[in-house]
Amino acid sequence: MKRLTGKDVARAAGVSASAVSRAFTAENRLNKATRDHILKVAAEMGYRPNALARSLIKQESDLVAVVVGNTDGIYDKDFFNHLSTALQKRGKWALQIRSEDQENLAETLGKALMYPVAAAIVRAGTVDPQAIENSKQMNVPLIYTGLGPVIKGADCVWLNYKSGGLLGTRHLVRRGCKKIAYIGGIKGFTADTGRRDGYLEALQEAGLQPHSISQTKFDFESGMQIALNLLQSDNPPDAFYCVSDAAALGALNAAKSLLNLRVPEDVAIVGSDNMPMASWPCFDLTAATNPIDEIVQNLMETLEARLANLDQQEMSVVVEPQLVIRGSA
Amino acid sequence: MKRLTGKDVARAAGVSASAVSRAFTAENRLNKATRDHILKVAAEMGYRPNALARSLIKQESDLVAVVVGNTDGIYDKDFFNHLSTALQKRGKWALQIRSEDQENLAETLGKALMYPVAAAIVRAGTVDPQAIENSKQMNVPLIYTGLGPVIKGADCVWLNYKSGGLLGTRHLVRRGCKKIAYIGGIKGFTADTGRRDGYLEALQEAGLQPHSISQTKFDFESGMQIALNLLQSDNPPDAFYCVSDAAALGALNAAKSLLNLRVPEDVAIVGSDNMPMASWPCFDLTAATNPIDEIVQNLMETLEARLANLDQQEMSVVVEPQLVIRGSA
DNA sequence: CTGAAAGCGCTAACAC
DNA sequence: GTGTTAGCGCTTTCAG
Repeated sequence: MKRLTGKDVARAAGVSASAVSRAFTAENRLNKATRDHILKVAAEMGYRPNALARSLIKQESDLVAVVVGNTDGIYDKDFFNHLSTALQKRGKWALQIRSEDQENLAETLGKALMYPVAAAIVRAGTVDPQAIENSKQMNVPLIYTGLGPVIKGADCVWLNYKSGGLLGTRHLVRRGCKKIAYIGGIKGFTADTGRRDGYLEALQEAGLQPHSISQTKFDFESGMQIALNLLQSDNPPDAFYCVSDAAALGALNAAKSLLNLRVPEDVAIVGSDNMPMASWPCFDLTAATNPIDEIVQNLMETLEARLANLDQQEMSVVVEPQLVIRGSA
Repeated sequence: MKRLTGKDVARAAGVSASAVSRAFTAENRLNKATRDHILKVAAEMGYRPNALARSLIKQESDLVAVVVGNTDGIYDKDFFNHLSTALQKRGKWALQIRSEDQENLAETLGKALMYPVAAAIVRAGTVDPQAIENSKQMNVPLIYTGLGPVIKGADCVWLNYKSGGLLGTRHLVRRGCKKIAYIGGIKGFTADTGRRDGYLEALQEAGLQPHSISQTKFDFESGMQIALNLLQSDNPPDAFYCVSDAAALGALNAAKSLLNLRVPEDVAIVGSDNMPMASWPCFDLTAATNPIDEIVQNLMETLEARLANLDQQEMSVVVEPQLVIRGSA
């Protein structure tokens, strides 16, 4: 059994195929009576034009590839939800593309580009030159998010990570913390590099030495484990600046629930992202924001600007984090 | 500037368009040398067949619509991530379709069905007859999840919600709780109705009366607010059975962080879902599972069975929750 | 083993 | 204002 076609509707309505087509495309003028009649018949039969066939002839598409690198993160999940919703509000449909490991991203994107997407929005920790090459060959604009400040061959909307590191660490310094540990993310990821730079610069301003620099997968478990080890060591830190809210919540759990320490008295904790969860009473986490709404809004504007003019130069938008002070530091 | 076509590759490789097509479709036999040559040229040019055009002629599609009702829930976000990943592993691509309010679901789905999807997987709190009608007209199989036991005109994979309510409430009874409050979800949603039925039955078994029955949006904030009100009332409950982990965590926050009560000594709390977060030390939540892996696995099997035989009767798979006992009850 | 030709469902240019 | 025709990029008979 096959899908209903415009021809079927034309036959049922006693008109030509083009009349049916015209009834479903706003611009083409058609006698109101005929249009109404066609739409009525079509509705009865449950007909809708095939978007693929339309896309084929119009040489344009309402699909936008949304490429997801590593989404174990709680923040990422939230982010993609907002992004998909925003796209749909603008008449675009999100085609989800996942790549478990960063390495396969280009390959996976390549496969997905068999579908004629208007653009691809990529959230990843690092830039993949092969992915950019692929998308260029397919003539599909690529928009990175979470990376910056400038990407050769792609647009980007990025968070000023360094500024987040500065804001968070300066706040800890102002509180009087002397032994501030950095709980970082995956090596090489811009989110990690940038925040660490900010952390180091803030320490330098204050004439302090880094207490320690650790690596996580931006997640809760490794944040908790690292904090646990550090707090039980001979020389425990008096504060943590964390590369993500998830890692910060892990550290908070290690301190409060596992070691019965007081936060912020015994150890102060600052996160990065300011997810909704950060404001839960049991956490009450001080954090530098990574504002989803603002980033998604900028992504939509970048997307529209890019689709309006495919040939203009790379665009780059920077979003500035702000420090939200709560009870944890 | 337009997308590269098979014809372009044919010209560059000195062969016909059909040869190029054959090189990219496994079944068709082609001289190995010719195939290799064509694939080499195509790779150099960055050509990939247009999936839309292919879909048009083959009358089949690798797209699966993933319909998202209300996804503010932390659980739902996790669920959709797993679902998209599972689809992609099976060579399908998830086309995300969002509907803010339950009412517009049918309309939104209708629009999305302009794309020729192989099937649509819908996660919603209630069944929408109009959506089922739409998908039937478009000849697209519909698979519901989170709803059951049987849906006329659609397949479903559902959780035995009632069993979760029974398990959780019986556990509270066994602990010796006498004033067990039910923190429920949105009225009319199967997840709420089923769990409440289980809650009521377990109380009846024990000869207890319900302490109170409240309604949330399955979320943290309303769970917290309701628990706060109940615990500060003249007749506070000694236990909460909650319709979701999110609501349970809200209740836990109200009890521990806002009111300084001891959990489980002063008030015991049981959740439903057993999200990863439930095992965080600060929560240590006892909960009936809503196992994402198992549900997604069953969805994939149902999808494959349905695609293999479009005409067979409605299928229904039930997943049984299990009680995971931790410190909160 | 390969090329020419027809056609998937739709829209746009061209007739009338 | 409406129908006829050509063609989007691809796959698949059908010839050769």
